[in-house]
Order: sequence, then C-alpha cells, then structure tokens
Amino acid sequence: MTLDPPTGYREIAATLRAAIERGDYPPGALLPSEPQLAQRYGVTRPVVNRAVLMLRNEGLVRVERGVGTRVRELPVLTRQTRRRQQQITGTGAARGAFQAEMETLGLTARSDNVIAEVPCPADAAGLLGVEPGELVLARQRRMYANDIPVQLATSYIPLDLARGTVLEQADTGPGGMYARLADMGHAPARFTERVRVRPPTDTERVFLRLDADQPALTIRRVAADATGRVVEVNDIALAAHQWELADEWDAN
Amino acid sequence: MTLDPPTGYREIAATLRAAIERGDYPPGALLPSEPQLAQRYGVTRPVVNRAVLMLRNEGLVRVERGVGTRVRELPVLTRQTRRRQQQITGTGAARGAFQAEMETLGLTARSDNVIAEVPCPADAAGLLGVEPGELVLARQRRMYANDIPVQLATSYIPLDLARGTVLEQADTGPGGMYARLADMGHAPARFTERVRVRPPTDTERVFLRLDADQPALTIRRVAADATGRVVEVNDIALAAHQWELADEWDAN
DNA sequence: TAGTGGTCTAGACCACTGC
DNA sequence: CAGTGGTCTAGACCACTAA
Repeated sequence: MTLDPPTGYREIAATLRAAIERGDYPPGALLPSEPQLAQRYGVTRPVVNRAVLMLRNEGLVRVERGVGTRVRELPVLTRQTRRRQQQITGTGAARGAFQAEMETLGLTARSDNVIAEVPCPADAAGLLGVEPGELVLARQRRMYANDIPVQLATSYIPLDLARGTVLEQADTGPGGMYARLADMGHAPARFTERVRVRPPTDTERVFLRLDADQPALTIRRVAADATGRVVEVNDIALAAHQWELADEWDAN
Repeated sequence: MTLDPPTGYREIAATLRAAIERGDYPPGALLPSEPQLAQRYGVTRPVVNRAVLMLRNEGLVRVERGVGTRVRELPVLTRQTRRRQQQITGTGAARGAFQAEMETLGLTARSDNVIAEVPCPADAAGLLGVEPGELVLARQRRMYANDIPVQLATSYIPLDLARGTVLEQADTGPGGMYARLADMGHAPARFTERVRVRPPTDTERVFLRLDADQPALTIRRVAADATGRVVEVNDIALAAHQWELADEWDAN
C-alpha cells in the first residue's frame, strides 16, 4: 500500500484504472483533461498521455477528439461458439443468437447488411477455390448494441453458387443462408473456426472505433459441404476488450 | 504509393513492419538501435520509441534490455479446443496435445509443474464452492516451445477432493487428472470454456515475457461432475499474438 | 565503459469540437 | 473562440547489458 502520489505513467494509469473501477468515473463520463491530470500528478502532459494510452489499449476508455476521454459504456458481451448456437437455436440462426444475447444483457440489438460482388481476399481465395482477385459475393453484416458498433461479419461465397440466387438479397428467408445453400444441394456439413488476436484492419478499426494499438479479436469460420467443397468463408471481427467467447460441452 | 520518407510514428512503424515481413530483419535479428532509426528518419528518439511500441504491442518484436529490439522468433501456434483434444486423443490428454502440436511445427515442447496449496482466487471461489482465501490445490503447468515460454495453465481443485491423493503429485498417472477424479467418483461430465483478451497479470506478464500493453489471451475452463459440482477451474494464459484457437465440428 | 532502451521535462504547433 | 487530445522537438538522466 502506497500513500505517495503516483509516479510514472504506469502508476498514473493504475490510479486512473482503480478510480474507474471504483466508479469515480462511471460509464460514459469524461476523465479530467490531460492538462488537468498533468497538474494533479505533477508531470507533463506527454506523461499523462502515455498513461491514458494504456487505458485506451485495454479498451477501458475511448477518446472523442475535441471533446475528451470517455469511460467505456458497454458491458462485456458474450458470444457462444457457432457450434453451440446451432445446438441451441437450430441451423443458421446467427441473427437470433445475437439478438437473444443482447436482450439478455438489456441491450438493444440492431444490424444492417451490405451485399456486393468484390474481389476475393487473397487469404480466402485458396479456400474458396478461386483465383485471388476473382469476384465473389460478399455479405457483410454490421451489428450494433445500443447503437454502438460491436461486430462486423463478412461472408464470402463463390459466385457460381450465389449469382442469381436469393443469397444476393438482404433477406435470405427462413433458416438463412445455410438453409438456401442446403436447398441448392450444398448444405454445410463441416465447420472450422479459427480465433486470432491481431491489429485491426482499417475497415475494422473505423467501424469498431478502435485505436491503432487496440487488438481485434477475429474469427474465421469455414463451411464445407458434404463433398468437402468450401461454400462459405466468414470473417468476424470484434473489439477484443468488448467480448468473451463461450463454449460448453459434455464429456464424451 | 508514396516514395517520400515516412513521417510520423505510424508511418515509421508501418515501414519497419513491412521491412520485417519482407525478411529484411529475420526472426531473432536485432533492429537498428533507436538513435540510429531516429537519425535515419529525421526524427527524435521518442518518436522512434513510439513507433517501436506499436510493433511491440503487436508482438512483432520484443525488447531485450541493454541489448536491443529483436524480431519475434516463434511462428503462430495453434490450440485445438479442449473438446477437440478429447475427441482426438481421448480424455485428459492435454499434455499429449501440446506435445503433438509443437512437433507438427518442428518445435521442441517442454513443460514443468508447480504444485502448491494456495488461497483460492476470488473469482474462482464462488465456482468451487469455497470461501475466498480458503486454501485450494493449485497445479500450475508452464509450457515452452524451443525453451521459449508460451503457455501458463493453472488448475484449482478443492482440497477435500485433492488432499492426500495423487492429485498432489507431479505425475497423476495414466489418463491424467481427470482420470483420477473419475476414480474418486467425480468424473468431469460437463465443461465450459470462456475466452477473454485482457492485460496480463504480473505473473503472466513475467512468465510470457509480455509488455504491459500487450494483451493476454486467456481461457477459463470449468469442469463439473455429474451432480453439477465444480471439481476443477483451469485458468490458461497465452500471449495473444502467439496463438490461434481452432475448433472444428460436423453440422448436426 | 559504451551502447541499449525506459522515461521524463518543458515546451510547441496542429486538427478537431462545441459554444 | 477556448478547450480537447495528437504529435513532435531537443534535450536529459536512468538501469541494464556486454565487453
């Protein structure tokens, strides 16, 4: 236990972190300005800025330019693995899973879609069996909780499966995309998911309101039909500080 | 495309990142010193330091004090979910799973154990049904790849189950800890895993050689027996940049 | 001892915001 | 306009490492 004033940007960061967790600065509140903090702790502003940077990287606070530094507002969100989502809600009900989870937390869920034919990302081309840069259908879903962006999911589907089908429409009907793929004889039979933590892409950083130093939590799901052909690659991006991934299963 | 010299710490960071990915600085190599980089880019050293900080937070480089800044040596490691590990290797073969994965990558796996009775961490006490601070058995396993620390896993087991049993020994015999719990009539029947990204604790930071700003990827697995009693809480900590989590399953 | 990064001072100018 | 954070200069002193 130290009663001395905090020295060094780490101690200043720890002091601010404790104050936030204690509730001195509730969610949505502004921290004192950096000049004020600098005077309070007897250091120069770059030192305070460095301390605040730690809290930003943790996702504890977020800067609004020209306004100030604000305490994070949303609680931590939980995402059940897709495998669990299917067990609980039946195939293809990702939309419902997001809605349900947000409602559990007392949050308002909202999402919108952007659908376009785009050049296939290089790291997905091999999986989808197309040339890098070849056009594929991209279905991007942007999800919000209390109107705060929290998740960005982009599905890539080969054009020979998607073109001229309802997969090019915003509403894919009952059972969603996977039910339509099943109708076409390409029911997903095997899924893989890979979770990574990495710096956000520019798209992810802007949409998820991340700093350049804040990590994105990413999930790549690959769906293959019974023949082993990959029919969908789904790239999901989350703010790492904002989410928890959950799984649950029985022994054997 | 810009041919101008990089300006600002972000561009300098991007330049260095590109040089590393291009192989100009191979794994294990030292970057030029910060004074050298400052002169090269026509900025002061704090600016270079800030650029290098970005690369450190990404896990791309690591500082050795008094020596220099070194490019990360290990490739990205993969961890199958425990559920998958069980499917593949049978119950309780986590040790084998780590060994096998490292061998696949051509790395040498090693691990050691620390076993002790410790006060139960506050956030595990409720799950284990003990008072906060009450003693529980802690089995900590530290894992290395090519002698580089890569994973720290700590199991907490209630003392009334563990005391006087082989669970207090380093070697728990064939089938491992879960087989012994089964012998005692407390076979794990239901597992939950929760994945979080957060700043490392001091213990994690030191063991995993993380900077204070680098995130840890953590997994908390809870094992309950058939009666629903929690018989183990396992906290796993990984360097977030170093690992990929993988899962795989069949539809329905 | 010389070289490394860790950290700080005491300024400064800038873009952006809300009034 | 004043206030916010973003970023930089031009130094400085420190602890640590390797020789």
